[in-house]
Amino acid sequence: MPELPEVETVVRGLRPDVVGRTVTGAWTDWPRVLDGTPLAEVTAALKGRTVAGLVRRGKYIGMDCDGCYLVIHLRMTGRLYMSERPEGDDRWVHFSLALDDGRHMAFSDSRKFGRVTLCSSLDFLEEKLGPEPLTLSDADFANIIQGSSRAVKTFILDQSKIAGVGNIYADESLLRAGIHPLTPVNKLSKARTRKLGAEIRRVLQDGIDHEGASISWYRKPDGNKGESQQHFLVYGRTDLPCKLCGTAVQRTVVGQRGTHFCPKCQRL
DNA sequence: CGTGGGACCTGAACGC
DNA sequence: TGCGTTCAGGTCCCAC
Repeated sequence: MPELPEVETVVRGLRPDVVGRTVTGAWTDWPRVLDGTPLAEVTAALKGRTVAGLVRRGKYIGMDCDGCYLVIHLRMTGRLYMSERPEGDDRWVHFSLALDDGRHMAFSDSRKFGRVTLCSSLDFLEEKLGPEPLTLSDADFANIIQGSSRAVKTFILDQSKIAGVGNIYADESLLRAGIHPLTPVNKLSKARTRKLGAEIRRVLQDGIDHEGASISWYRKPDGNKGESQQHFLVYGRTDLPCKLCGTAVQRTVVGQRGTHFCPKCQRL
């Protein structure tokens, strides 16, 4: 599911409901979601602590619990929302955090890929993640990208290079930049590199403005769908006309990810 | 260093 | 209706 725009939308939607609240307990029906930490340990660490902030870094969500952190990754089908009940409002809730207003922050995840991790700081995210794309300058983007011979799509999906771009927004930004997904990064001119950086920022910001893409599982914390999927130009449009030029969109596989591109707008 | 395959999981969509 | 296959917004680990 969630790429940067979806995660950002979740964080913004949840913030007013959790920041300032005190944790009173935690619940799970599938302990593996806690990534090896026993529920009792999570509960003991968080109980009585006040939520000082909720932040996004790449596709990760960090809940600052005033001295320790709960780091949440939604992976493919994770959702977060407030519920009146610990077990949440759907059959796929596997973790929830009880707050002092009697409500629960529920983590629902049908595929069980998502994780909720207790940790003492967010430093490990800084070690593994590249910079945030939305605030990345042209010069810094050019610096990051130089030298690599990898396919450009594989490169921009690498979270250690740039944090937050996923399969949808990779395809969308490459179309808008007019770059074939298999183009080796070191074959991109300065101008096209700059264009790609600009289009990545643009598709991610548009995605946030449309509150994320609800293709299948993703929902905003209020339960409603995002609108971003209504604005895709190539993603999921195999055999349909490219929204820029009308040519039939093709589907291929790049780095084991389904990849949509326009053979006319994006020549190798 | 880089890539390909598989693992982790479940549900939806589609073909027969 | 039911069964089998394929695909899915992500990441990690291992072999080559």
